[in-house]
Amino acid sequence: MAIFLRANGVRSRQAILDRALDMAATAGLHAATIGALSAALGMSKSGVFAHFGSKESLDLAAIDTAAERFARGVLAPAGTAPPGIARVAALCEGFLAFVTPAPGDPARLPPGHAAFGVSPPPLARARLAAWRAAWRDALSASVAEAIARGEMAAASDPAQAVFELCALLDAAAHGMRDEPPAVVVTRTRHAIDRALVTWSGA
Amino acid sequence: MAIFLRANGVRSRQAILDRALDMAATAGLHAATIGALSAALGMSKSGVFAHFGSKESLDLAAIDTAAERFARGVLAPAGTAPPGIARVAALCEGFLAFVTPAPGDPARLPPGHAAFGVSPPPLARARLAAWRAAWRDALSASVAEAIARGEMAAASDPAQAVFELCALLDAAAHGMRDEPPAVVVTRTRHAIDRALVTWSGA
DNA sequence: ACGATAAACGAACGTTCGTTTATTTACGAA
DNA sequence: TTCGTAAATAAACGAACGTTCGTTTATCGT
Repeated sequence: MAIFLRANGVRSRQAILDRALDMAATAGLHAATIGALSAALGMSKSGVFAHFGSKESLDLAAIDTAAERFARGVLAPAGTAPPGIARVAALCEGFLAFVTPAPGDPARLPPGHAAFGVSPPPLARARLAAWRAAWRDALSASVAEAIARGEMAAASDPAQAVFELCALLDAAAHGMRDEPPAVVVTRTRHAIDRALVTWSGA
Repeated sequence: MAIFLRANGVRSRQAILDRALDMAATAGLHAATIGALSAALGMSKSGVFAHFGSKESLDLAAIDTAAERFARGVLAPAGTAPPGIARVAALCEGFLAFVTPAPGDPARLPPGHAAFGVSPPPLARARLAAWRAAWRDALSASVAEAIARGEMAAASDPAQAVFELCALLDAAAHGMRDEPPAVVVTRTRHAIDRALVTWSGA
């Protein structure tokens, strides 16, 4: 006895998650209210609610959707770059492209950003922390590879490099709101380039 | 006919703002609810409310209080440091000390941090943005001084330096929640030192 | 001592939150 | 075509939000 899903249903669910991510990216996950979502989509509160069964479940689904998009849009493409410094740069460039909004669109935040989930329910908090850890691990692994290949100084501390890269990238994601994305991207690229050069030289 | 204020009143008001800043530092300004504040202080909602007249007014007062503490604890001391690179370093060290929580206490956020005010009402948003601009201006002025004194490369872009410093400091403020403050402070100092050395040398 | 008033209270207002229940619509399998 | 059920609905729930109101308490200047 299989479970039957109608095309209409999965389409609605995706539409809800799309909107939820839009709202979360600009005003935080807690702003993706069931009432606000239903109003934005022209459907009833209970109709939205029925797809997830609880607000926390909706939050988790939204986080997972964002994580999946990030994986498809950033992690997977960077995986095709040659290992080492090139892959570190690819990860950073992918992150920047991910958080750069299309002209006229609101800025997009990665899951795990400070403003994405603000004091979320416990399960959502855990999942966001897990995402952050995975993202840092991806960066850290690439940095370690670069060190192993001699492209970065052997004395470099991957955790230190990841801290600095994440700081710059998160600042870029948040800075897209006040300043033109092009300016933010340029500044971030400049900072990362300087860091990579320093690490490879010393 | 003067306006009479009783000692009890100003003490209560300060206690409310203290609590509000505690809550805002851990869960954002919107979590400093009038109901939560009244419960935490053992007084009635209307008692809390009467001190400010509106939630937005309370938010503004909390922001101003945080800004004032930051000015007293960071900006003023740094003003006594010799102008130039030393003052830039003093501002960064002051910021780090400001956001480093006392052992056992929750981490403290500067006003203007991404997680401090999340989608605040318009007036609060404006005041937070103004604070951020003033903080960057303070940093920028010190960087410009350092350049003028030849302690930083003449080709340096103050805006670029401020962007990188703010990125590191904001990451530090946010990182205090998950990692031991000592580790975060060490990493941040290391990153800032490297940046300052690079800027002074090239 | 007394009246003025700052400070706090208690109760209710309307709104929105997440959630539950019962009911209707409409698609997919038979 | 018919039937089961996914999908969406309307209506209502308790709780919490910010806010208003009238009242009480306790302090201060006169």
